[in-house]
Amino acid sequence: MPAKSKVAIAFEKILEGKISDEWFIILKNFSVHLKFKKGESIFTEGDKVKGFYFITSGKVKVVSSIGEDEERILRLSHSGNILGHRAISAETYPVSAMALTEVEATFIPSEIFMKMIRNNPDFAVFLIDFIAQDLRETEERMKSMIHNDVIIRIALILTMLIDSYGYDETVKNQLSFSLPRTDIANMAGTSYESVIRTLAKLEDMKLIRLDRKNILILKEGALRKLSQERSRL
Amino acid sequence: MPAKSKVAIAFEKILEGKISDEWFIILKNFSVHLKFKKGESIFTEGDKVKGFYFITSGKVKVVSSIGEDEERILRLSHSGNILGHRAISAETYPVSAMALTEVEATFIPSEIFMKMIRNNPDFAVFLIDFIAQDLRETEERMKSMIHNDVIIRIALILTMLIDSYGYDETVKNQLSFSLPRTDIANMAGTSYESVIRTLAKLEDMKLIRLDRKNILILKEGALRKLSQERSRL
DNA sequence: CTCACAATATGACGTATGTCATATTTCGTA
DNA sequence: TACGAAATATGACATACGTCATATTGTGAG
Repeated sequence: MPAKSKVAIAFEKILEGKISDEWFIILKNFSVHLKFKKGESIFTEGDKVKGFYFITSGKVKVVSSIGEDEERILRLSHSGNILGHRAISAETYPVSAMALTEVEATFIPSEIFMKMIRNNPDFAVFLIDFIAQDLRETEERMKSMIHNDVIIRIALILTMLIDSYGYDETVKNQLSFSLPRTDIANMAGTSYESVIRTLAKLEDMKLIRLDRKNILILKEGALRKLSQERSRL
Repeated sequence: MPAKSKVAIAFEKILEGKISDEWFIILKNFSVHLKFKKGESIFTEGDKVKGFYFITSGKVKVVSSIGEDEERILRLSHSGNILGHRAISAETYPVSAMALTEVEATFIPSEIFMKMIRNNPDFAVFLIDFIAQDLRETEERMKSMIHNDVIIRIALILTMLIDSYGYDETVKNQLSFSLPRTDIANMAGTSYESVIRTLAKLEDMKLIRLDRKNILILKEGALRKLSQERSRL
């Protein structure tokens, strides 16, 4: 599901058919529209949970911090996604969310969000679905990360970038957001240098092309196939 | 949370306070109590989703198959857990569940389960919570698997075995269920031989003791500490 | 009790890849 | 346009660990 890129989608769109008319009015009164600048923190691990966010535009990374200025990227989010759902009925956020681009989001306070679940069965099911899919994707990634060589893991991260953020609107084949090499390394569980070398190898294989920081996907099919292969064990 | 071992817990216990009295009666009529023998399949990847299971006794592994008689162990489940929730609103189960010991479970058909969610807000919230925790644990494991050396990963698997299945009732310090070395290897994303060597190393370090197939945990605290360490990157 | 088969264990060896050191290029800001 | 910082790139080297080969021990069926 390629993401919308520039145009913000209304969070009402996300909830269409999932909550009652009455609840749309309640949300109008209790939700807040927020903007975050690139690099800005949306919420931080350990912060008291105040509410939940519907991303309506932009790209977000969800990270878990490990010691001084070190982090593990857990997943990427984008318009249409919910943020903060892992923290449901927790005191504090277990992870942090950071804006990779300018981000727009609709904030809903916890109490309202919980009432919304309780009073809108369709929304409850939607949320269960959303988290369950999240879980399936995480398990899928874990499987690959645990048992495969670096090139396959990086191929998987690239396909995740395609799926999460899609292609650039103007430059053909170019990822709309080329994650920095350090972040790719982080997600693929490998070193920075290995990412450099492996991207170069993928370029040799004509699957991708590197243009400065930008990554062009030349053969998406072959890349996906590679990402599904199994190298070890 | 060490698991109950022999005594089956009533699934009513799990749902206490989460569904209405009326619904307890409905469930009495529509749920089925099932028994599975050790090694038996509870459901298989690709099977049409017929319903959901509450484990009331025994130990279960959830796996994803990859080609002929090869599998990846995704997680371990035990009494009090729900099985099949990843498949919510899916056509087929995305994973398989297998009994590691004799297992008792209460089966609830999909339609009933979905209605139960819609009609019991407390149950919906409970389920969202359950899946969200599942997700947090999976992410936690992924973090460790991706970035740490084998000994740390195996230490983590051992602590997961303590947490999921607890200690033996009769033999002090002995895991109530010592996963075969092949399964440990699978979960830790390493080779069988590395597991053997690493367990031997942990024995040298006096953290565990090996008695045939059985694993005794000598220093749980030190083991947990090791499992939290960070070796690479 | 014994025999066969499965599970556990150990050694030798090659390689993928992590680490360190150092260039080179790119990019934002003045 | 230039300059410094940040990002990207490349080489040399060390090592954790995967693979293969073989030995040893444990276990359940008859």
